[in-house]
Amino acid sequence: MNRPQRKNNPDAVRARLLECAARLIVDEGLPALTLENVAREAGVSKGGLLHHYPGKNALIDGLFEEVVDWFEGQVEDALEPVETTPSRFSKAYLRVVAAIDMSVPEERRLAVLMLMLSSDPHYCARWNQWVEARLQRHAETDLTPFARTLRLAADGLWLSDLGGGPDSNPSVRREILAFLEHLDATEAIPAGSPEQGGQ
Amino acid sequence: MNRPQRKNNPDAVRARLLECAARLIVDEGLPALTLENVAREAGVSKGGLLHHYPGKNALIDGLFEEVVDWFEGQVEDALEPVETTPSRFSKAYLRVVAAIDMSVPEERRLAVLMLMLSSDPHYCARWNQWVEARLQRHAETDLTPFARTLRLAADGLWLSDLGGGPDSNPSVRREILAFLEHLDATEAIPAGSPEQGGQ
DNA sequence: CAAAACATACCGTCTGGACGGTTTTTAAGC
DNA sequence: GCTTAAAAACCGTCCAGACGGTATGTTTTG
Repeated sequence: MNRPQRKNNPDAVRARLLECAARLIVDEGLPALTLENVAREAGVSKGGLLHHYPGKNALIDGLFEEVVDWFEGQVEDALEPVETTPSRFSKAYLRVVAAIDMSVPEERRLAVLMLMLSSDPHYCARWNQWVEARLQRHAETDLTPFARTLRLAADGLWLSDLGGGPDSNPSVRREILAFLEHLDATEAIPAGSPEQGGQ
Repeated sequence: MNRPQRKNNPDAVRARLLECAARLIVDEGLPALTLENVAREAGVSKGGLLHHYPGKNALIDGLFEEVVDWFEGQVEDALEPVETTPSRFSKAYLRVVAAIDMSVPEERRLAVLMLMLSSDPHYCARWNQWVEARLQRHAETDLTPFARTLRLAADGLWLSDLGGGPDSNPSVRREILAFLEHLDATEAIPAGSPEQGGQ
């Protein structure tokens, strides 16, 4: 309602482009991600798409960065206020992943990230870079085996979200999370002994 | 040395075809999986490849089934003899995944499975079917949250194997496994209360 | 009017697959 | 055991369609 008579709205178009690309990947698989499909779904011509993103790679790159940014924000928000909380980062990581509701388009994009990660070594490397940077920032709290296990389990959940595995069932998921939190409250966890990083 | 003078050896050719397809996917990415590439790598013509597998899908299907069969055998072998061992199946699952050495071509195929799982919903469904069948067979021991967590973590490790994430480091991995086994030896785990299956 | 935001038409390449040969292996008939 | 016919294994070529990308308009915006 800001400017109703304005016909062009490039920012909205770019957003729609990314949105549609994500939807295509998740719902119809990677091979369905063609310039023509994305353009059609977004109600633009292929030329129009190519105008905003000068190539397929640029499109995917844009998608990647958008999703990572979003995820980063989510994790940041999920961080507990007490900075010395054990496994602080990994807990937030798990919380965000576990909260994914695939019926919400916004959150569905995380599936895109997972897809890109497992299919393209390039994005995989960039993702690892991101994770390791966070890990370094939270070295005091998140280098313990328990923290790693939390993130590992989160990745497992994440993966199961992609294909609706047996662990994507909400009630099962709740049970797993409850178990993990129960573990957290137990002294069964050995004292955090951050290992010297192996490169 | 069975039949040295035999020029044709279709079974060996089929095996090489699958082998090369797997290598191509893992080393050069999914888009490198073309009929021509596979045929050339296997030392066969495209026509020859099409003779054994009447289409690309047939090739991929063959690869999928072979890998699943291999994984199934590995897990079967890793099963503890005592049938009532808690989390029996999930422990074997984790053991197999954790033992993956990406430098061994045979084991590298698991990466192929992961790739196919995350890229094609169809194979994802078939995989879920496999897992749920096993879960049903081991319902007495593997429906607990701890068992699920084990498999989730295994999936996380599996995924990290693909792109060499921070958890693919051997020493880190050992530490995680040790932690998981430590947990297993603890009474921190609530009694197994198999939830009623949700569909 | 200039630049950005689109659309249309088109091209080159690649890939899956069809098709028709050729050679090898197997099986049958004698 | 030898001949021969058929089936299986395999090759090389060609083609239709899809896809990414370019080139060239046309409209909108400032």
